[in-house]
Amino acid sequence: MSHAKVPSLKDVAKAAGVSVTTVSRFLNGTLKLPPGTKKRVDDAIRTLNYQPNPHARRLSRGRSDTIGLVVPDIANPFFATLVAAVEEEADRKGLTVSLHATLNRPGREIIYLNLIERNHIDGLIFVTNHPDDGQLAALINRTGKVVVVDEDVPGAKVPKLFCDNVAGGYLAGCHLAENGHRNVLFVGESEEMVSARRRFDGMAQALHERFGNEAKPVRYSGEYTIEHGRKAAQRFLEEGRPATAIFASSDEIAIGLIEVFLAQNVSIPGDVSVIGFDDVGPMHLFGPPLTAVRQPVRELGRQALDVLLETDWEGSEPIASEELLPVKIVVRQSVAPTSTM
Amino acid sequence: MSHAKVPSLKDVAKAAGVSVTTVSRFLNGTLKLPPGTKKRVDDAIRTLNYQPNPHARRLSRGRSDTIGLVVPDIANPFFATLVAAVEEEADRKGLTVSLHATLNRPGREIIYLNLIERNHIDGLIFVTNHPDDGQLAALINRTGKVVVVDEDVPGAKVPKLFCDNVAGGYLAGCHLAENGHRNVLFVGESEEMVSARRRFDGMAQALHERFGNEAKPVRYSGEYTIEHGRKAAQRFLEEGRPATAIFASSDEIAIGLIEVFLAQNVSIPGDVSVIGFDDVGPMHLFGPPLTAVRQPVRELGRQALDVLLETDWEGSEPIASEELLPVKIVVRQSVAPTSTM
DNA sequence: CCGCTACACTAAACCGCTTTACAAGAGGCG
DNA sequence: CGCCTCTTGTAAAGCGGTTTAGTGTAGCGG
Repeated sequence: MSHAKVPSLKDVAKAAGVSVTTVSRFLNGTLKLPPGTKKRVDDAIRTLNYQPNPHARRLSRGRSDTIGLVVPDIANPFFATLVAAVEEEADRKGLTVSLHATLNRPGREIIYLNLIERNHIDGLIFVTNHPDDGQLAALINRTGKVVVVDEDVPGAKVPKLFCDNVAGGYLAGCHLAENGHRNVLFVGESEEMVSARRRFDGMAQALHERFGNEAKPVRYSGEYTIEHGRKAAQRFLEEGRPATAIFASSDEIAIGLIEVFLAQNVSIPGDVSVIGFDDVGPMHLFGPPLTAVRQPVRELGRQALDVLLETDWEGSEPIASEELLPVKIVVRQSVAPTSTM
Repeated sequence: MSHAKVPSLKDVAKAAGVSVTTVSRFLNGTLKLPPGTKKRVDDAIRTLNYQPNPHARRLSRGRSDTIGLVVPDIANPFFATLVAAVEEEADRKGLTVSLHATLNRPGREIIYLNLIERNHIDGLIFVTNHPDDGQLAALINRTGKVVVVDEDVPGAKVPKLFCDNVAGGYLAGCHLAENGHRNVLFVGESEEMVSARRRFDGMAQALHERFGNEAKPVRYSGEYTIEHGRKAAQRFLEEGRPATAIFASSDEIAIGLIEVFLAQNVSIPGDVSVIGFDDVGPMHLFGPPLTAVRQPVRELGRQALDVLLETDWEGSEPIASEELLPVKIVVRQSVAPTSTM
């Protein structure tokens, strides 16, 4: 708890017998020093154990070497993994990450976006999970320095990074189709969400390719939560099981679904097949192990940071781009052929 | 991408026809203004949409309204939940959290602790997961403003917050004992870790209370990882199943264990009973649903921040304290009576 | 009318670093 | 020798706030 004053640039300068400018410029590489002086400065820094004050640095440079990361909910394993990947990459690059969860609190996203304009942070990796009325997109276009990840914000003209949702849906659809399922229920997020639409469309396409008009994809829309999964399962049961298979658009939804089926003694895949999406939790240990489409979450995080840093934000033209990361299907035991039913 | 300069205090002062001091002090509550002046200032702030520059503020106040949070691994659901709780609470209090993962990289913890001394952050919530040779404790005692959470750093004289590990172990031991298990294998972290020792001791005590010298608690020590769980399961099998029940000291360990048992067709709880610790993942959906001791993770995070903020760090005496949060057992279906074996 | 207190507000230093503009001396060269 | 260009620095002005130490005026009791 010692209050020994931390050394400042001035102290170093004094100890080395040069001016603060010299030390500062030397440290920032804008000044080459002859060996003698260099040694004196180096020694002074070492003996004083000097480290620059980050606040002063940020103030005078006008940037913070900090990037913001806003996600809906950190405790959700999908986002947790994303956060971990971003933090890891940021740390490697000497950046700090300032973490923010929106937790469905309206207006939060706007607040955090504002951090950019205020020079609080140098850039933002943005993950949303609900429809935008255009306000968000407009704000993003105004501030720039944002990369949108995982879920689209339509109209935002910035780099975007998603997993290949239609391919994911298609993969799920194919697997289901191969097992004879033509009536499949998609339980996912609101139809306003681009990712949900794409997953559904991918699946529907696979089904149509196989069964033509016999294919009957339907959907229950809601949120990406466990609760939505539970409600969907109940509705599914109440409506007399209007499908032989269910495509759950997130781990959370699958969890809610399975919880209810377990409680109601609805057998998976005996009574209904289930296929999931995300596959970040320990779905392989579920009873039964869950077949799911796996998202490359860490990759998403790593690349998001890369894109943020590599983009030249100074150009006057907005840089819209969209990169899709490949997904794959992990077949386990929650999907069975219809014939066994 | 507009570069409209953000308004500064000076702009507000000019617009309101007062000095910067007045505005600053008004905003910080150290100056009451008569209605007329107040209105002019308020109006100026509103029309300019002024917000203070956080970097300037931090520099001149010498603190950052940012707290650090260092955890071993953000992607781990246990820590993710902890992080979420801390962030949520911090946000509520107007604080920013600066997140850091150590990922078993040696020296990282030291680096992050240094952030305090450099006034980078105002305080630190510290979660470690490996033994300390005393270096960490010494550093913590020097810097202060740290609260140690989840796992002890022996010798650090700061507030500490753990779940009640001996009670947790005891709960597990009782449940196992009630089911007739006297030979139980504890798979957990290194014996140097206080938490692991306490859990083991709690369990051993319960076993002894029931079976006296017949009780045979043994242990495999390692890390808290999935990999350690896998290895433990293999060793358990190779050694001829030296116990009728296993107490896994973390979700991760349980996952590794179960993975192997599943692959080797070792039935839980038919061939071996398993009880877990943490219970933050979806252990209730495992095949079979896992009985486990539940840690109050969110509570741990929330209270950690409270303790950090409420502690008076200015006193010259270090403030050592240790608070234990209650745990509970969640009985599901992975523990069976020995008689069924 | 004087001295005092209260009020309303301000000038200027300071936080620690970056950066621009400039200077003194050394060496090269014609 | 005089001029020019490096090399090796430096002084000082910010960055945008906070804070200390006052200042000027009004009102009031005596």
